[in-house]
Amino acid sequence: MTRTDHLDAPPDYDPSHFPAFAVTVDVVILTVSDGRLQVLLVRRGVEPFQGMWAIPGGFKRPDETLDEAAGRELREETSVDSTSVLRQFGAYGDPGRDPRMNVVTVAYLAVLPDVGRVVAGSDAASAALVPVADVLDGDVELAFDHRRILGDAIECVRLDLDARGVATAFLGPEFTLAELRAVYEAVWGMRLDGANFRRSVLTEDGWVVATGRRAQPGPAGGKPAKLYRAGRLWAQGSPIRYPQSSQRRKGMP
Amino acid sequence: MTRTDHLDAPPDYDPSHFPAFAVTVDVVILTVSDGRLQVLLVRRGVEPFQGMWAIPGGFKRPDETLDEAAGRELREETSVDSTSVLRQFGAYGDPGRDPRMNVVTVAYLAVLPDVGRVVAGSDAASAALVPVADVLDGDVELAFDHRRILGDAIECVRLDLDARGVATAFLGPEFTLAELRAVYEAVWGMRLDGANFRRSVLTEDGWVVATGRRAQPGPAGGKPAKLYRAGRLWAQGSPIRYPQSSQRRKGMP
DNA sequence: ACTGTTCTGGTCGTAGAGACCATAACCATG
DNA sequence: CATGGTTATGGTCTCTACGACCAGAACAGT
Repeated sequence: MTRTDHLDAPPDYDPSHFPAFAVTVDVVILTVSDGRLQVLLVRRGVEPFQGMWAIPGGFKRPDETLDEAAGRELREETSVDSTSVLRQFGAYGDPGRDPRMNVVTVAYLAVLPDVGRVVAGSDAASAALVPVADVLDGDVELAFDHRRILGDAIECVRLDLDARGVATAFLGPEFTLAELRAVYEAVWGMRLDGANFRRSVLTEDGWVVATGRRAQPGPAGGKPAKLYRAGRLWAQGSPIRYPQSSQRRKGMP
Repeated sequence: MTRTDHLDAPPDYDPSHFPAFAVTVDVVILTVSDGRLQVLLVRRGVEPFQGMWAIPGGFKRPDETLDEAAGRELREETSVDSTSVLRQFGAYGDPGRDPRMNVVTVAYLAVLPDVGRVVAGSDAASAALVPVADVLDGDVELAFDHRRILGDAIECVRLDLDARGVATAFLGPEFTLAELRAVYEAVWGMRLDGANFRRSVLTEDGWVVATGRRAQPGPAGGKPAKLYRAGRLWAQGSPIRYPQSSQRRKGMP
């Protein structure tokens, strides 16, 4: 293994003499709670940007893959131990994005039904769920270029909801159709008709399979909904397609 | 700026003591030629994997962004100087993917109408366009983990053709509808009906605008096609959606 | 029993996609 | 010049999918 120690003017293509970077992994942890899309943020305990909100992350180790590093960070921050929900969506390496040194970060997206206990990592003072709208509107400022990273993550999950079967990742093993619909509504920011949603999901079997059990009705009463679990077809996409822009929908704010 | 020189057992979260990586940028350059999707590959002139086909790339410099590094690599390899066609789609950092050292590479996708003169970079012996199918079928072997990277690139451009307006990037400023249709057919690997394609593109104006001129007919004759140029709507998506899997199409091989 | 809420099944109309045909425009031959 | 081959272009037809909307069913609370 060859390493360099110090070089400011890297010559081209000399494998024994290359610019050194730190590589970090940041994990955008999303969940739908209270009908809104929320992100797990940590309050930084060390400089730089001490005391500011940031996306959890850390250095990649030479003996682990990027996916493994992301899984490790997710495990450190939450009580979730699953690498299957992680999806890489971008890398960021602008000069000066970290005032200390040259850092290239690889950003991951984790979609979880429930964050469980949130744990502040070793470099974080505290951790909390924050509505994404508050960050994108500017009410909450983030450290580094993390606001841009979060913006890209949201766009990524919006597209994934259309092209990949990421909707069930927001939910537990059993869910009602209303809960599933709430995921689409929270991520896409629009209301969907319950009856039509139901039909789109149920017509072809393979998306959801009834489990026979029923859920507890909400505090406002109502007929208890059937419980379903995810079928095999979610690996290939989503039964609900994002409405094309030309669609005009009536009576929906 | 703080840098490390040598460390094999990195302690966590000590900003003055982090594992050092080399960061490279690889550019998957795609074009549609001869009705097939093709990729620009270089034959490596240096070890490791000397003499083997590879995706062009090089080291990122500390004073440039990742996008700029990708644009520089594209400029070195082709006669194209445009950063707008570049799109980042993945990062790869498995241990041992480069036998020399710890390398994290950020992969970019470049979709071009015409590669122009292909130029072998300083670490490459030669460069050539290779049909993508030949690589994915295993007829052509690639260095490093570049086959996996190319596979991800193809999946990315297939999705982009559905969700983003990347189709016109394969074409020059003026094109016929048959050429535009050939892009979809080459990337998606299916045949589309010419008349229906035409209607989908022309019904809403904003996708293509007629330029009044006509193209030269092909060697087999035929009515010369009208020439169009791309409209504004391509920034938001594509007028042709990828057919959902349930669609059954008749009479098309 | 009454009310309010949610779930659940249904109808209706329209927009769109695919299949298919007919014609126009051009080139290459004879 | 006629004729056939090839491609572009325009049109029609059918069937499906989706959105809008309605009505009843099944519960919880008062």
